[in-house]
Amino acid sequence: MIKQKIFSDLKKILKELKLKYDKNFQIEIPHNPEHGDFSTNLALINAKKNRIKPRTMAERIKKILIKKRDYSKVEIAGPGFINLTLANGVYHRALKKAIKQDSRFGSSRHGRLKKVLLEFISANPTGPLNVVSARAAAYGDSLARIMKFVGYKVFKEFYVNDAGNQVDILAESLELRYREIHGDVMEEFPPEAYHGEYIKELAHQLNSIDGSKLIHFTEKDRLDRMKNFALREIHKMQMNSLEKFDVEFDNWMSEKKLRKEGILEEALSYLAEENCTYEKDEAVWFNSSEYGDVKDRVLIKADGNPTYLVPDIAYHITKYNRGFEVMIDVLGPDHHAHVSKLKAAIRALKLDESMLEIVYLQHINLIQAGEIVKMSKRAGKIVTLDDLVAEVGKDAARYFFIDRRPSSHLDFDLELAKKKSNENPVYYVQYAHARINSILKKARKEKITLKNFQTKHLRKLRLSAEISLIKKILDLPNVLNAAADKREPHRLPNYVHELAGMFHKYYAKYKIVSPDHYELSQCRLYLISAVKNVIAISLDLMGISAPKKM
RNA sequence: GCGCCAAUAGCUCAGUUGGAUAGAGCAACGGAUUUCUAAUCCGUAGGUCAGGGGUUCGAAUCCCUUUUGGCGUGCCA
Repeated sequence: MIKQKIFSDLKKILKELKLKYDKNFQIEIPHNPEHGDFSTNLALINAKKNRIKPRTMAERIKKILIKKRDYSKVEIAGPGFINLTLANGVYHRALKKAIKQDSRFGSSRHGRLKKVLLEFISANPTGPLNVVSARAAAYGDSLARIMKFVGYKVFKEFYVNDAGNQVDILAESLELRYREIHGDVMEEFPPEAYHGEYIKELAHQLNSIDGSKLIHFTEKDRLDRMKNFALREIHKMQMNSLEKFDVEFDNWMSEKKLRKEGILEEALSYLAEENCTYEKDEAVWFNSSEYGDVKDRVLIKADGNPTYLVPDIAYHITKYNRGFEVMIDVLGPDHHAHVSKLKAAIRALKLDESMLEIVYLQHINLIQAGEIVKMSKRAGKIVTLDDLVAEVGKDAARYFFIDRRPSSHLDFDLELAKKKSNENPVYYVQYAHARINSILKKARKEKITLKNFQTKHLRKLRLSAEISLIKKILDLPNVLNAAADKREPHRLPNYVHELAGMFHKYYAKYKIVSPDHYELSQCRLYLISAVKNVIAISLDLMGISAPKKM
């Protein structure tokens, strides 16, 4: 908001002075407060164009700028930075606007209603969601919330691999457990089968419905029944887990359904039309190496079944056909190879590759008592999303997952997340919110309210702590825009943690409610209400509760 | 071998896209509570931004290279 104002002020001056300039000069907030509220490299970048020294150029701009009421201080520093300090009134007016917007503060049309398909988690429907999915869930959902808030049109989709090899193995695993119930005990459970306890539970559930009658079915019918039952139950299980995690999808895209619609064949025929396929060793290949892949890939196996690549290409074609402008795939780090194949296909089909963005979430380690918790899917020893939520709570889990850059590995300290103490950053932020609530309560008790507040009194807010807080509040829209555009929701917890810190310090140093200074108290209440509002908005966008009391 | 990702304080991580003296939290040490919530605050200490080279007014950030770690490199998904 303010930055834009400065930007246009500067441009006006440049035109007035008939100076040449490149529009992409920057206005930024310096680390060092002595360098003013804002700083621009305008003269540094554009001096050459005008054949003068940066400092000379800066001086000329300064002369005009300093006459304006909104700028209380203009300084030239270093090689030619222009450091600007704004008058408090600028901040007071901006604060007023922010308060007016209430819970919509920070929202905008920034994304221009761009249609975005955000695919995340897309875990196999062969078991409960694990912690890897949990990171994806927190990341994807928060990103979606933020993007929507700043004006993107986001459609959240979960791709369900409910067809193919893995699902067959699932059915067979269930069958083995079912047979166990009926006395057919194996010496050793096959290593490739799913070992988790949940398969046993499913077998018991199935048995309580169907009893022993499945034994007399033909093998195909029995396995079909097993498969459908398992898929339905596991799907319910996953949806349930996500619901508890406050994650909702607009669509669960079933691979089985896609296959029924014949789009696999369609995809294959498109590739064939582009002369991208050939036969070798009784298999059908895709000449993906012509399109940037390291080698060619098999599309149809010698046994006549498609590889997983085919439905995936087909699925992505549907993404293009459904009219999205941006498609974001959130994937684990073990999908690099997968992406090079997929991108090869997209190139081959002459689809716009730049519309497809891949975000890789790096692995996470769970840390317990200083040790990495070892997990093995095969042995059924995994920590599930449900376990995690039960253990540390939704709020802490989501916070910890979003708090890290997507591309960085994440060590999730279970004990830290559980601690209800100052070591835990989640509570630090929530506590600030709760604390403000209690101050507001106290103010009501003292009969100090904002009902008859006249904003002209805002000039009483002139402590540097107060102006800094206002600046921080006003930064929310920028943080959200950047988080959305960069697909980096971690910027939000970072930001709100800093805001909470500034508030806690302010609180410790200054009395907010003091009946002897009625108007000043009002001003401060006004200010901390805005802080509270920003914290509430931020937490909501992270899917974390904002408690009134702790 | 090749490809992708990473390396910043003892630990976990930020670093506003190339800006000025690299920041938080935790852990360590010392302090603050008859108070609007101490789940808080104040102070001390902690760094060859993995190493080297390059690009320029200016590099943790961009390029090259070396080292270390994770992952990938299936007619598995």
